[in-house]
Amino acid sequence: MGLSVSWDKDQGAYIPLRHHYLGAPKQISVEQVLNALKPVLENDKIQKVGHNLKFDFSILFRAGIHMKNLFFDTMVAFYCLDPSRSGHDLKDLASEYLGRQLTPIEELIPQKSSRLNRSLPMDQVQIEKVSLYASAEADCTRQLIEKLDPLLKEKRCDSLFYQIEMPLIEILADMELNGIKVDTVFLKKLDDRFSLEIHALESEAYGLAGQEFNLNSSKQLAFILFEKLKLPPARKTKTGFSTDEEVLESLIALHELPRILLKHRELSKLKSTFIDGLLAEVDPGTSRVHTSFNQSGTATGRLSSTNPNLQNIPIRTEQGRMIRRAFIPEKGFVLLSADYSQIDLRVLAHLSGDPVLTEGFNRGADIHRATAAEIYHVRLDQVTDEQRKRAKAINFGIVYGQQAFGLSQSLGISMNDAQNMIESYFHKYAGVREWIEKTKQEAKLKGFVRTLLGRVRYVPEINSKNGSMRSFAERTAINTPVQGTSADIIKAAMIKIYKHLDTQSGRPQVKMLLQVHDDLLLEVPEQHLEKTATSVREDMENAIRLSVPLIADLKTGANWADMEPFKG
DNA sequence: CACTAGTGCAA
DNA sequence: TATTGCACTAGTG
Repeated sequence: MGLSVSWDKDQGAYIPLRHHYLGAPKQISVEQVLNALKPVLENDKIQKVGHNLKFDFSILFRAGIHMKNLFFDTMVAFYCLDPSRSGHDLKDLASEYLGRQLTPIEELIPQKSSRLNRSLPMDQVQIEKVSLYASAEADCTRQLIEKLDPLLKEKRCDSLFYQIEMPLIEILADMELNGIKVDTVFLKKLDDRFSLEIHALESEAYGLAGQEFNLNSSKQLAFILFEKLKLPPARKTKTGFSTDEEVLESLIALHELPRILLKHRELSKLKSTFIDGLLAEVDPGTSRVHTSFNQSGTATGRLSSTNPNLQNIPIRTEQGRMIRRAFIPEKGFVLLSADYSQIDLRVLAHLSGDPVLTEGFNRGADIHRATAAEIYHVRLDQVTDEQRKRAKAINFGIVYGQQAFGLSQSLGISMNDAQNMIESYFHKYAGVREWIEKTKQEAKLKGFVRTLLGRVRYVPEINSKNGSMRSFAERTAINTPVQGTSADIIKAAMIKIYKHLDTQSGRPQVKMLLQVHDDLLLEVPEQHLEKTATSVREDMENAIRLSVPLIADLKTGANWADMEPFKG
């Protein structure tokens, strides 16, 4: 993601900002490029020399602009045409369309692409190469415009592309540039604490095993557990016996070692991935981490996040929450999180039109409790915690196409009980079952499914003779419209929110930091909290009109773990 | 160094 | 035999 500056030395400069490429394909003057760049560059290190623009590319990097992803916007266009193709495929596709090979920017610059934003300054040779690349990119993009626009219209993906994905590019670029502040001192202390405990657990494990071994090796661990200690193996993987969490849990009653291993697994995961991994990505100058959002990386329309992935920061266990606690606002700011309440189920209610589910949301019910009441035939106030828990598991499972076996596993109940629960569910929510059947049929007929805003996902395997492939395709055919529509909705919300942020000298004072699928994280000046929260809520709840209300839960706090509901 | 497998974190 | 992701470590060639 990012902004890119492009020009052509013969025809003059055109297309200064990526998100203008396809939206407004036209040539513009060098002066217009200069003007467009001013708010970004804040200085005059860019000159017009003859018909060329001349500037030191390192100032772009100093301004925090990442040069990545060739043909970014055309990739997004290809993505709208078929999101199941990976980014690499999209590059090849672009080459096909233009009938020649494209050179990835990574080959022009000797640093690793993921470290591009730290490679400053570039030398003169590199600048020349990047300049050449930028010209070529702009030219190829212009040629692709004519080919892609009619395809988008033909598939009725043009409004998704022009109204949602293109406006989103600038927002994601902004979020990447903002980054999020990390309390590195806190994180390092945590690192020391975890290291000590991990070491102690290792010693303990060696004692119980009667020898030293690599606790991180599932192969060595399987040998210790199932051959040396003769514990009963529960499951096999392709290469040997499984030692995953579920298996270890089942062995706790038989031996002391598994409990130690589980504790060790949790801590070493937290240390290696989330503490060490995160610290390695922090900008030492600002203490902020800048993730990359991939806008064309998922089959459903969701975003993904890399280097580091900030969409999977722990929250469930207390020690995991310690990691989240390290994410803090800048001095004078607070964090504001705004997450959609049960958006997938609301989307399911809307798509299926099921009257019971719809009614539940319309009267503002606790939907898991309501589901429990429906399937257990009890009054709302008679629902037990256990019943609510199971209803919640069903509600989630339905969206993924879960069947009796899976439900029985996740709840630890018999296949029979699970089957009965599912039957009761579909009995009460008959509209959901009908929608599932209708959606599968349509997918078999057309070979694809769509989200509410028209995003397409092809599911060719749905007519496969291979039963497990077909079942998998059926589950994606059900899951994609739900997950994908939720993604459409939050993208629409981000665009509304961003548009309403007050700006000062071109940049919003309120900073959008992260999107985690149904959750937005913003950094807000303390004195603007009230009005920002109000407008964020407004924009999220009115992002798209469904047959059920959309509800956003707002929370604020001085770190990402300890947040209090926003009153108002 | 590139790749796979196993594992586990999130929505 | 529940979807969508990314990344870590071990192990292989």
